[in-house]
Amino acid sequence: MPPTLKDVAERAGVSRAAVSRTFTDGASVSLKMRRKVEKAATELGYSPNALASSLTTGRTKLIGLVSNNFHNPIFLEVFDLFTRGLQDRGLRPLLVNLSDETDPAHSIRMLRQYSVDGVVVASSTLPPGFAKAFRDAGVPVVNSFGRYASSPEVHVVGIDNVECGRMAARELVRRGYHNVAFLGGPETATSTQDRLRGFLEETGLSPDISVRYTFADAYSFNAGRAEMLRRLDDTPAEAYFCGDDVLSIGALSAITGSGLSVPGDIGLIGLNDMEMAGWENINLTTIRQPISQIIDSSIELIVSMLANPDRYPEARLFPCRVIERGTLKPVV
Amino acid sequence: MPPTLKDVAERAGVSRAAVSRTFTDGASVSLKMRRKVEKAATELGYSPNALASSLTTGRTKLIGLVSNNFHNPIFLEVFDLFTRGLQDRGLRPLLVNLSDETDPAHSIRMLRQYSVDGVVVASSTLPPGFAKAFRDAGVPVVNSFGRYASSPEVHVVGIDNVECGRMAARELVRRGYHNVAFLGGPETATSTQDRLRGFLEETGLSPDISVRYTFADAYSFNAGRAEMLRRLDDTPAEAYFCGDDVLSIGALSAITGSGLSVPGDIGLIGLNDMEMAGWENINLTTIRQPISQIIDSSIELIVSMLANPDRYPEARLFPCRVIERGTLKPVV
DNA sequence: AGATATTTTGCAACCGGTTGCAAAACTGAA
DNA sequence: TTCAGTTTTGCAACCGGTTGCAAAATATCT
Repeated sequence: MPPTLKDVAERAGVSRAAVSRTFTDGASVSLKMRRKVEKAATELGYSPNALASSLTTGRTKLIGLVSNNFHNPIFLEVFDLFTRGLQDRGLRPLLVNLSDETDPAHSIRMLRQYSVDGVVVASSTLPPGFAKAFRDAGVPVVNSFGRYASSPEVHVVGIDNVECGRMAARELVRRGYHNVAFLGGPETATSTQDRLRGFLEETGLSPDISVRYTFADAYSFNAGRAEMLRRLDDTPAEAYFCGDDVLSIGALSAITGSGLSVPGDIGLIGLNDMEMAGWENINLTTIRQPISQIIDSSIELIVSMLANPDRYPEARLFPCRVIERGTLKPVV
Repeated sequence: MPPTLKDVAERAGVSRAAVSRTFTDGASVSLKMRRKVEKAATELGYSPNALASSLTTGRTKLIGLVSNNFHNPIFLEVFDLFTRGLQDRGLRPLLVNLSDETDPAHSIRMLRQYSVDGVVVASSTLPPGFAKAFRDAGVPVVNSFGRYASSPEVHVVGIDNVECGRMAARELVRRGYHNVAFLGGPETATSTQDRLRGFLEETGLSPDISVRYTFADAYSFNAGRAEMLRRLDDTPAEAYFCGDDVLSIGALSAITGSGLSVPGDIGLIGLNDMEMAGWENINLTTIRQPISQIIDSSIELIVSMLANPDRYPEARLFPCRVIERGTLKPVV
């Protein structure tokens, strides 16, 4: 139904190649020719079929954006930044929701069928081999928010979760808490594992600190709330490092809902610094993860892989810092 | 790089057509042939190129999912439901972020270049002609969360915003508020306009009710908070119907941040019933919009348009209802 | 003006599939 | 076995573009 190259060529009285050339930049066309073709094209309302051209050029400008975190508000920020960043570079995000998908092979096949130029896996809760499977299939991939590895198998852009665990521990110790705990995300998530490791490592340095840890089922409000309610049944710790902000907010809700106060009775520190953490009625002390840099860097990396697909896998880590708000007692 | 039809055909020692047929269902292939081809295909790791086939079939199974609401947490739920619903039907969402885009023509051109089979415009804050522009361009389109019109120009799936305005007004009156106000979203959004209209209409029926209204700049926490802070400088109303939940939460934050209490000093009712509204530390009384039905219905509609693109435009409206929580004073 | 260098253009093959059509291979019945 | 009817297969053209190559056109220089 929409006009094709041929239609334009006929109307302008030139060859199809000529029309093609006026629409691919860097091609050799005289001014006269360009004028003629453009006239015919606008008269017909022609615009080239990106998919057809992808057949010969081998480039679709499609980027798979795959994630399984559709219940964590921070991912709205993530999608916003990714989609805009990709669009700004003329790339199109093909969104893949892995929430109820177990088999990576399925998504890989699908993304290959659509000849995506690259894939961004934005998740820390997918199985570790997931991103690698794309690489093995020859698809350029970067794993945003993934696990740092000294000899990475795929490009990873994110933060040093172990260091974040240490940072949280230091902050709690500094404020004079002695009985602390980690309320993590899902135990299988690499981010949870790493944050726990750092937390234990650092608290282990002070002999007078007692530490516990448990895991929530997901990085979600309800999971955080449910897990904190279970902790409250028992003797809770003085302060919790929660796996991320949304878990913290769930925990916060459980605590205040039980008639206790934060930070009066229990202290909380989160991770991410999502927009909501700064809302006055939440006002969460948290560790800020620079998601905008992470995403910019991820996009830059995937773009560079379009030119050079075999670029050697690299890990890019961005520093985090504590954002002090109102959920920890003041430093003594 | 990935194997093609031709590779499979050669290895299996059959024609390319035969291979094509084994991968398109409904085509005539003998069992023997199918076996041979499938063997060669799996050995080579072949899977058909969806884009190449789209050239001849005219179907890409790509659906443009366009929105400009990337700061309203409810849209994470929206994206989750849309992406899963589309995936379940073998369709792929091509996400378009219109946040800083003014010219619909640009997105339309882009989506046509990618030959999307259809477009879902998920927004109530885009200019009214936006969705129609797709239709005019011959692209099947449904406008989810759009404005109801008695003779619609495009398919619209959503709620009756005017009725929601009335519903909010009735609820406030029923609870004995006399001095009420509407704190709307952006004035240009059709949803804002319609909710206001219903609200004024219904409050106008009771002569002893005084009404005011103002608008926030966006459907976002910060906009709601800022606008409510301005109201608090003056003499605030007894209760506010806020344009949506995220505005309500912003307003709530402004109120409690100013040392006033909800619902003690000021009552609030929102709209949407996003997940967060039910969080214990927010506990917002609100009007529930059935987004899951809206999205299911939108997808069903776009799917039916794939078969019959000229289906006569239709408006589908789903009923809303008040969800009572803790931000309005109890009925007297 | 003529000769040469450079740019512009069209031809035709190709990208990875699909599909109408007719030939080939089967099937069942006589 | 033969023959008509049905199913399966391959040929070749096509979908909407791109691109190497050589011919045509234009520019540059004596």
